[in-house]
Amino acid sequence: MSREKNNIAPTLEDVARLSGVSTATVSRVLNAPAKVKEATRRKVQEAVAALGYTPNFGARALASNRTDTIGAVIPTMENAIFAQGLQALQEELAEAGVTLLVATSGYDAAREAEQIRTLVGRGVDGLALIGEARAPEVYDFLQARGVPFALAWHWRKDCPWPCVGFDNRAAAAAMAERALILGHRRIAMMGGVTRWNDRAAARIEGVRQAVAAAGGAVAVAEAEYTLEAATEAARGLIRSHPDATVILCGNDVLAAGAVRAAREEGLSVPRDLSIAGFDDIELARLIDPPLTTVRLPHRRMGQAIARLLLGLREDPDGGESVVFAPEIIERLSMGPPRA
Amino acid sequence: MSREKNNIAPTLEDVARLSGVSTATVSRVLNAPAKVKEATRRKVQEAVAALGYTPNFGARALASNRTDTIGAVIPTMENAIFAQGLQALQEELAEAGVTLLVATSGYDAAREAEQIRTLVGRGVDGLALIGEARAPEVYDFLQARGVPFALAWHWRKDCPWPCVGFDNRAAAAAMAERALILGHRRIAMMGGVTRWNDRAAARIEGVRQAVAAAGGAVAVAEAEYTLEAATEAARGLIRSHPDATVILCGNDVLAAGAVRAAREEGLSVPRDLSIAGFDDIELARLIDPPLTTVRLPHRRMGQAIARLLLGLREDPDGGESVVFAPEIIERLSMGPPRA
DNA sequence: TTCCTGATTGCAAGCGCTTACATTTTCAGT
DNA sequence: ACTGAAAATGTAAGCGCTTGCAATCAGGAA
Repeated sequence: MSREKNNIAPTLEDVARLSGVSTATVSRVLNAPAKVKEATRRKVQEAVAALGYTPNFGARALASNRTDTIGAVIPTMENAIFAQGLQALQEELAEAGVTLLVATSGYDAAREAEQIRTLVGRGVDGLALIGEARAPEVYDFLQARGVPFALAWHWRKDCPWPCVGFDNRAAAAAMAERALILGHRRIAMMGGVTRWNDRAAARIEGVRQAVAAAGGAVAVAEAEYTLEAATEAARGLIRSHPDATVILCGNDVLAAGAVRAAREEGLSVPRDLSIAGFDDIELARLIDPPLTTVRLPHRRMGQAIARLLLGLREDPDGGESVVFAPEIIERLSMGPPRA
Repeated sequence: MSREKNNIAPTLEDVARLSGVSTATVSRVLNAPAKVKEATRRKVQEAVAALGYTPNFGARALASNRTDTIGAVIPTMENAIFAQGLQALQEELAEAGVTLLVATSGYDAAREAEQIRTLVGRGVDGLALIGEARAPEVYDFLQARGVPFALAWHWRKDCPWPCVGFDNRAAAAAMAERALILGHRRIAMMGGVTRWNDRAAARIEGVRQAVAAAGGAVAVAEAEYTLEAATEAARGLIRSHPDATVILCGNDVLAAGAVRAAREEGLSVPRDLSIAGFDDIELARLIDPPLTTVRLPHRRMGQAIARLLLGLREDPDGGESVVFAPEIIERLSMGPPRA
């Protein structure tokens, strides 16, 4: 089976010749059909079909300075929430004839910056970025290049950039308040690694503030978003703070690790130790005990990002941030502290 | 159209002017540094850095007829195994300076064909497709366009296309044999929806054959890959086949649904009913009981796909398929049938 | 019928980069 | 110091498409 490149791909000119019009006209029927007389249009369309013509992407991009492509740089697709959001983003873009260029940073700032450069070099019409924490040069670069972008999974008052997300701090604070209401006073928090991850940092900060407002303090640990790291970090937290009655976690995977660690330490959840997650991924309701957690409409956020970015394409200044409200889902992993 | 960019990106010519060489030389230091004298190269690189130059993608694609872009059309990123594989694929590609264009089909053949056309129109240098089942016209189209592609998550003897994956049929058969060895005779199978999904079909077929070889027959149900659908389908299966002692599932989410349904029907897993999954996603070891399942190296498959596709770029005929061996992970959800 | 106007269509100049081919340097060998 | 071949660099012709502007056409008004 020989698979040599078929170099005779038809060009605009071939279509023009076959239909007896100029290339300009063919281009018009392709991009602005209304500007072409009905009869001509039909003729051209027939030629296009007959030749199986598809516009050359590079040429189109070069000439029109447009790619109908939008880029997204996320930490990793292995985190279910990003996978879900990205999926929705992609679907919504496809609807508009735009395709998605994906890159991942692995929660690494330098790699993220590099990927952003790559995508911008690819001529994306817009860029979806996660969170706000990144070097100022990156923002300078984006502005200098005039590439529209929006921050996702993040929102804060007075953020200078268009955001589509939610207030991580407030959401975490809400969960902490819930714990306080249940009677917890010795509260621990296991968050994600905060370096270059403002969402993780905001969640920890939210818990801290809420607890501080009630006159308490919280023991904090950070862990990477893997089950193993979470289990270990939770074990450390449990041992160093045996009096804690609840561990609030930065996401559901961390919470799953915490549950596991609690088990291993001979604690019953939530009787001896309450645990709360964040994100409400599928896992949350499937483990035992099912996790009390914070739910966010990840799919809807993905769609909103798509619409925002699509809009920014027409009007680079019209980016309206959109905020989503978190919802606390109460399941069985968090209860009142032991009497 | 008044769509002017705020700031013009620097061009090759700007770099050439600043470094006092011709555009050809600049192009060379970018694409074939070895052909340029050390001193000149350094000068040019400095200019590149000073200007923050990034090559214009469209122009490069047009002139060189290459895009350094590879496309992937997967059913959905919400399935953890695809997310994982895609992540690995993307990382490996990024390593080679290639970026990933992503599209999803939602397990729909027509949408898949459409997405394939779109990506090919985008000028991808290669395409990763999932499974083999698709209309012949799609393959014709791909060949006519001379776009290299590879089939992922799939492998069978004598497959006419390069594959990177595993033998779904054999893997499922292995699990069925394991069940037979444990003493199960009344075996049920809950697979994914088989229409246009040859992996799901192969898994069912594998179980069927293995059981048939042992002189038995298997009750089969299909369900979409969601917890709800799985729970419901499993419930139906349990009720219509109350004598079944094991349900082999087409993936772990289905298995999680089966476990849930068993619970609701008052059955203990695995005492009254054994359940096995497939894929070994994180979920598998976190639910109760942890799932006996089939593990595959999804990340390694993603990398292998990347390398295959990258290689196909140089030598369109050199695509060597690569097969991976499934591994049965025995956990607690499957045991001997009740005596 | 002739003229005028808006609707159509054609012309041709790029868009920024790669690359075959031409020209200039460099430098080992004599 | 001179010669010739290899190495380095420059020249310029596109790649296929979009689009501002000019040219042409259709059809009603005069």
